[in-house]
Amino acid sequence: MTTKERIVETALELFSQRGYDGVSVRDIARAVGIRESSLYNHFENKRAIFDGIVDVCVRQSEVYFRESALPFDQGDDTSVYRGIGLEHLQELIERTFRFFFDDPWNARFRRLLLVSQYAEPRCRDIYQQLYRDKCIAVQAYIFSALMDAGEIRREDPLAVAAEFHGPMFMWIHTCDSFEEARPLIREHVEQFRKNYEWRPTP
Amino acid sequence: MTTKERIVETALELFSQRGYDGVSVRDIARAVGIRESSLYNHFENKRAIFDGIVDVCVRQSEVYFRESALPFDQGDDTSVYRGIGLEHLQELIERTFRFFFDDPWNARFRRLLLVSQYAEPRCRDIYQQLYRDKCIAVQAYIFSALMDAGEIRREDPLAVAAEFHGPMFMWIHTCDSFEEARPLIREHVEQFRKNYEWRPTP
DNA sequence: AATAATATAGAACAAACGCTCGGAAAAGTC
DNA sequence: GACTTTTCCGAGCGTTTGTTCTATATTATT
Repeated sequence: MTTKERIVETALELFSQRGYDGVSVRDIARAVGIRESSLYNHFENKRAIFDGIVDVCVRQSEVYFRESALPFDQGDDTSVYRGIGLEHLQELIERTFRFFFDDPWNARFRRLLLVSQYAEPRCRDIYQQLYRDKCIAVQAYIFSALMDAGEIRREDPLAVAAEFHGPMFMWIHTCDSFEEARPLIREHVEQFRKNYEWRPTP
Repeated sequence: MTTKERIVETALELFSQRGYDGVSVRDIARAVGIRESSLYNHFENKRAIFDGIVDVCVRQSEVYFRESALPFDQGDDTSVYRGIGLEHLQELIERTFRFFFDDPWNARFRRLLLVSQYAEPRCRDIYQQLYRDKCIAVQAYIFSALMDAGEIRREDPLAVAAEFHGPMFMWIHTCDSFEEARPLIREHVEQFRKNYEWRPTP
């Protein structure tokens, strides 16, 4: 790993805990194991380190959404999820949730955006897109497929996705560990299943 | 309004935007309209200002929960909400939501806790209690009453409350104005009503 | 092996930081 | 009106901040 990469990784860890102003250039240098003057060989100034972190993480999240989540922006073809059933939802959600919660880069980046969002408009934008809009869009896509498959009752997919993602959002933001969140997520998926699974009209 | 109160109010505004380390004592003094040395007649040091804000706001929120919300910790008597029906939920929720969103003290305090939660364990605790646990407890109380009244189907009230509060939590944290959030809240309450309102077994 | 390019360290800078102090002004008490 | 208490201000304290500079190491290229 190059020094520049180590700086980014270390600074992300620090910024995500104490915020931009709570971390000094000397703090970062000490944590990396070099002197602060050496930092300036890799970044123009402190601000550039912060911006560099955001750039890297945004790029990573784009890769995630393109590869691991869905091609939900490639038209309305829901065939990717044709074989999906409600019984797969629990596992699918737990995997996604684990990524957002436990992946070291993503968990730190989420905290970074969270604590920076009111000081930095760009962070607010990314935060809203990444942890609300994109998540809801992906889930709306899945629910659309589930509706087509007759697994859940037909409703506005975006509204259903918002109902689903709301509690997820809350547990992601207020639980201290994945273990604490897991049973709550399970209960949520269970409630959701009861509420939306298709039943023949009486 | 005393100078001390003006300091607290001003510092809350600043801290909630830029965080503890992002605001200097001189910033606060300038915004209040006095010199920084005069600040030290009212507070021992910068940390005491921050702690003073938290104390004041915690006290205010306790008053709110005791007076405006519910005596939900006074036993299991749900008679306060005996007359409530599902048709009142929309209005009740919108009023509560508006308080959390628009009340200048509460909105700023929420941001303050949010941006400070990873640097200050106390803020993390208060944040979890205030915007998750207490809200869910209050709502569980209301839903308990609605179940007793046969308005919604019987389920674990805490689980139902979590389902209800999740989307609220999300919109509170990611919407930029009450006007932006209002239609989303309405849709949420509508979905919730469809999902939980009592129907005679076929 | 010589040369060029890059990374590092140490010293130093001005500016901003939290904070203290002594004296002037204001407010409250008798 | 004299006295005490509180509040304010300006100057200044030592420290930390972000950043620059120069000399020395390390690495890459020829």
